[in-house]
Amino acid sequence: MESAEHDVKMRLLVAAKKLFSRQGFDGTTVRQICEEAGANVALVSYYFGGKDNMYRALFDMSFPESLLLEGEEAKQDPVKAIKLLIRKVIAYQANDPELVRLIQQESAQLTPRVAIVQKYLVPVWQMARDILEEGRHQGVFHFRSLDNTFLYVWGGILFPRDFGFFNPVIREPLPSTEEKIADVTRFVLGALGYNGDPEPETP
Amino acid sequence: MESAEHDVKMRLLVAAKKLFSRQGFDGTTVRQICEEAGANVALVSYYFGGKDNMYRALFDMSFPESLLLEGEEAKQDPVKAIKLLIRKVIAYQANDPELVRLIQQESAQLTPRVAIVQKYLVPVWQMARDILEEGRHQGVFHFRSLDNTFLYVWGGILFPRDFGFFNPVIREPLPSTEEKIADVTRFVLGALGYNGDPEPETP
DNA sequence: GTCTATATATCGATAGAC
DNA sequence: GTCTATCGATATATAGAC
Repeated sequence: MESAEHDVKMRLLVAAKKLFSRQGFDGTTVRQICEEAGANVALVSYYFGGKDNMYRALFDMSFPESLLLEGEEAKQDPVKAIKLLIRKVIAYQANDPELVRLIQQESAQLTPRVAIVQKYLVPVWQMARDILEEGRHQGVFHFRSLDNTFLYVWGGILFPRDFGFFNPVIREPLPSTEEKIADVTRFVLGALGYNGDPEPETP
Repeated sequence: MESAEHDVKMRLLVAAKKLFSRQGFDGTTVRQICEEAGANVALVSYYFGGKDNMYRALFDMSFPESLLLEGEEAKQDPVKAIKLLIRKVIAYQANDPELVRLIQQESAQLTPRVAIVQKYLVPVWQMARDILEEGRHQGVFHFRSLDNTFLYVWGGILFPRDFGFFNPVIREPLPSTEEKIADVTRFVLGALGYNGDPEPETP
């Protein structure tokens, strides 16, 4: 049955994403993944050809490539474009926080998996840089270094928020996605020296 | 000889920090650490009582606790205080990027080591929050949520810059520490809606 | 397609010689 | 204090039965 195969494959990927995001790739065993998925230990090799290939399959399944890169034509209006990018990234983060953790884990290491993550992220990074550069060209954004500004803006959008690490000092109830979008939009536009309306792009 | 013991112990810690920061804790073996340190495999257990305890000893050795928490009295001038904190964190980052990577790795996972990292970071986080709150109270910083603002500011200060992950899109030569301090200071003060002089705190 | 059983390697840790 | 040798546990991966 094809749907049964699909089920097990998908269950394995979902289990792997969950465990990798919590324990890291090296901190997670194939046995744990199979147990979490309710599948036999041999099926990771059978379906994916090993633990490493499973990680690649996980990104192929999860990464919201088309969502992030669509509407690139809006780049002519850099303020609108950066607001839209912030909205899309923050909203996706709320729906799939595990993938964001995987990205952050690899961003702090030099593993053989970095290239897999970069393959998906480079086009998005490039789009963000283009928006910033166009904004500077139009005189609405003000900054010295494009590299440094890109790193700061991207870090601000992506930095962990609900991951438990900061729980000891966090006091307020978790903000809604719309509140997060509004706050980050104001932060980023403020950091970019934008003098206009810092209201977030409407959904 | 006490200096000899100190040498080996220190060499092991330096090797562990190097390898953990590149490969992660779980991705690094005791054997690799000892080889890197030019020491025998048995000495990790002998000196530290195992790999886990070694991680704790590493933070005890490395974390710049007093550097970050000194001069807390300057909190009365929140602009000056946040500028000083930015300077200290960025400068320390430039001197010891490996420790920052360790922190980022754990911030993206839920490992038994998180508590060790938090023990050292919570006082610094609390200081940063106090500065932001005092700034809002004095009317020089403008933001809605203290939690969200703290996370954004801290993320902006700490986000990786020279870690290789972003190399595919980075074009400019690496900025000097003073340039990084100046840029991040402007970003953060801009994000906080500060209307005064965004010049960084002088060294 | 899914299972058990196992091959093979490597892990962290330590006993005991020196 | 440092070494070799090795223990026991556990890792990934796969051969072969069903």
